[in-house]
Amino acid sequence: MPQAIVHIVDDDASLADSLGSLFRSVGLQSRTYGSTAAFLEADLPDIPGCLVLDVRLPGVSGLDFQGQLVGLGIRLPVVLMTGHGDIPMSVRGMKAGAVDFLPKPFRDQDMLDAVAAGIARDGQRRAVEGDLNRVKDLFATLSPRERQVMGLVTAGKLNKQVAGDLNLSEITVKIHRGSAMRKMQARSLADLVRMAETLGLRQTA
Amino acid sequence: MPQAIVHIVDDDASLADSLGSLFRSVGLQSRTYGSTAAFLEADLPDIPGCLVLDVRLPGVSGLDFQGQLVGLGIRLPVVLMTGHGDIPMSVRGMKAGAVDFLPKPFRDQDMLDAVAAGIARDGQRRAVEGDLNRVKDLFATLSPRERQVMGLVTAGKLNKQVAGDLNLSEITVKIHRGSAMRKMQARSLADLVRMAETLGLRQTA
DNA sequence: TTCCGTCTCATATCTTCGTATGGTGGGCCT
DNA sequence: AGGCCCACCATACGAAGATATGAGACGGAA
Repeated sequence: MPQAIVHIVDDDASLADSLGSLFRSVGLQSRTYGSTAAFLEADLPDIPGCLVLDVRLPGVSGLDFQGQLVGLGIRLPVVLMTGHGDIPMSVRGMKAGAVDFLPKPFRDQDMLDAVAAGIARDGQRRAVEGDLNRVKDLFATLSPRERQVMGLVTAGKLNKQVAGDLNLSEITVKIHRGSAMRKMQARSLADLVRMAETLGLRQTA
Repeated sequence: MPQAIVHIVDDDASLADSLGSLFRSVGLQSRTYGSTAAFLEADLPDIPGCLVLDVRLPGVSGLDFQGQLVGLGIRLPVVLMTGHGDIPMSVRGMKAGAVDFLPKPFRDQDMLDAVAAGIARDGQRRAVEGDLNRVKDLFATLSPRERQVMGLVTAGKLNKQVAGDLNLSEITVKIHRGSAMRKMQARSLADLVRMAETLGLRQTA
């Protein structure tokens, strides 16, 4: 991983510092936040990352915060840690998608492994999401008709059939089809079908 | 869910029985096994199901057994339960894909919820796997050449290009292409592309 | 040996696709 | 009013695809 960042949210400054040192020792950037609010106000760099979160925080529970993040569209993988945890707590965290749940005290290596897994997961997500966004952006440039035609064409219909379904002449369909191909930067119908698949396009009619 | 079955693996017969009653009370079939070996010897019915597994078993640990199941290709969702567990144990179980991890004593409702989630997950998996197997079976009927041609065609190549890549005449490519379409029961190129996607076909050359 | 499937190719015909050229009309923004 | 995008359609031509007919070669199974 060329660049990655670890976000540490913990009200215990000394622990946060020692975690920061630990990550630095393996070449990982890190930032620390004393509260969930501080984390939410910060700007997140656009590189793979991971959030190390103490479950016991002043105010909000780390588990609740984990849920909030999902609601806010922040998909950063979370490593939970806690001094006083129990099984239901850990299970809840894991069900909510946490990468790991580490009771304190934990071994440095366990934390590093967890964070590495989280960063890897974020890298994966970014790659997939990047592809999706590229396709979405292209799709956004299509006119309504072009989208319709693309949907029907990628459903396997012939130009003639598309024309019938939309009450158009076949010529017009060809034009929209051509525009869609050009705008989507698809070099073949197979390409276009895959993009439609990525977009979840399901236009049977 | 029209039909589903819960498999209970526990050496404590009385607990197994009471679990069986619990599941029966909500209309769920169940079978109990006194050991992991007994479970492995049994025939699993071909309906959605869920495995309720005690972590502490004579001989093998439930967690190890969970790993074995994956190796054996048994993808039944697992609900873990234990009388003497700790956080690392629960985290390990959840990481390995368990639906839930319930410390004893647990509330009946928690167990029912977990099992319901497991069965739902298994239903999903079965649906997806069913589609995949259907496509795989069709693909298995293709001759080597037909597969090759299908790969290249679904990669977006023209018949002419496929012919060049494989040192064939374009006519021959068309024939293989037609056979592939027929055998795969694809009614359009779009269909074929999606099947290739399902199969993970990635033939750039 | 005969039969069958596979692989190969040719000729021929028809359909479908891609695209260019050219034109009409509507809506929107400046 | 002019410019621009969208949507629509026609004619026309060449490329590509689908299919049928016919045919030779190989190898395995009955």
